[in-house]
Amino acid sequence: MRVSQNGGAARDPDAVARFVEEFALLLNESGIPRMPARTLAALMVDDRGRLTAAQLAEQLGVSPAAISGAVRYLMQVQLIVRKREPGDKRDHYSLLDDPWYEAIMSRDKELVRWQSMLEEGARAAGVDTSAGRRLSQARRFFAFVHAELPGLMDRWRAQEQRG
Amino acid sequence: MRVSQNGGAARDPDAVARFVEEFALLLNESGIPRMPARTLAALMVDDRGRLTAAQLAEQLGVSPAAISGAVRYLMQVQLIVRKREPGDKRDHYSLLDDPWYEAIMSRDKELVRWQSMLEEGARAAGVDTSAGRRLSQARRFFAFVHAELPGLMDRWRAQEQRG
DNA sequence: TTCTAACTTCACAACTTTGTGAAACCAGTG
DNA sequence: CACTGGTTTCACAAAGTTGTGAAGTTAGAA
Repeated sequence: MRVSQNGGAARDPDAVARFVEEFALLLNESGIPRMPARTLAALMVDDRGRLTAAQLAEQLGVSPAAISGAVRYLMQVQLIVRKREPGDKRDHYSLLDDPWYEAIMSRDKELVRWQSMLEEGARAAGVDTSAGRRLSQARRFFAFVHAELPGLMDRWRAQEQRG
Repeated sequence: MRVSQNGGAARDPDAVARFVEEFALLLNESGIPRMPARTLAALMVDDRGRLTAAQLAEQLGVSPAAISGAVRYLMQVQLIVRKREPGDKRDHYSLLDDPWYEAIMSRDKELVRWQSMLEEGARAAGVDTSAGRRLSQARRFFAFVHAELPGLMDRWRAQEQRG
């Protein structure tokens, strides 16, 4: 009976289930709705990073309907994909190949919306006002981050290849 | 009557109010609760970046109780500060000097929590498992971003001084 | 000290989100 | 085509969030 000395290769199901719920809370705090967050966390702890809807429902202890809504959201924000093998009746939901890269890029696309809204806000407040200048600076900040992202990801990749 | 040709210094109150609500929705999508998001947006469009609780309540059309809860949250996550002048009965709530810098740093502190949780998750899944390795990589990713932040902020500052 | 402006806390109604079970739909198999 | 496994949609109850009004607390001024 493997109790808690999980220093090796063995998976500790209780600890894993706990991690899923706790990590899902973090994801939820970042704006991902509850069920999608739990679903994403469940995929992350799966060895192949892919599960069927029925497996997700079983592992998370929820109904198939809840999974249906969750995966719809995660596909919409491009954090997972749906696949089906020929001859198989079941959908498989998978993490992307480089999930964090995709998550960052997906969030970056979202920040384009922020930028245009900040531009509108600056105009509304008056471009020569202090508030207008503050909003313009915020816009420039996000544009700056946007420009820095490719380099950042390149450096990340280089580091991972090296280590 | 200034209608909509807001190309100059003049503030368009209707457009500003609209911006506040729309920008607050974006902030809310990022995980900031509704009322704190609206409150932060209201501070951002104020010329001095500071307002009293009563002013916030008036501008957002809500009760003082709602402002009380909102500013408590924003102070807790270190997005605003409370100040009071000697002899004044009123609290003033202010944006920080460099709000986006502070927001990023505040979020970075939060990501330390993510890192330790991912480490636990990797251990729970088994360090030699595919899932364990995926979670470890995620942890390394956040550590990498953490290490890159000072450089990023330096470059941002340099760009703003230059231009 | 009294007065009261300014803000906070509390109980709770209203609204939103969440996830269910049942029904409906889709698609693979024989 | 019929059958049914697998998933989605829908109506809705339950749980959670939000913001209010009233009461309570704090602190500045006289």
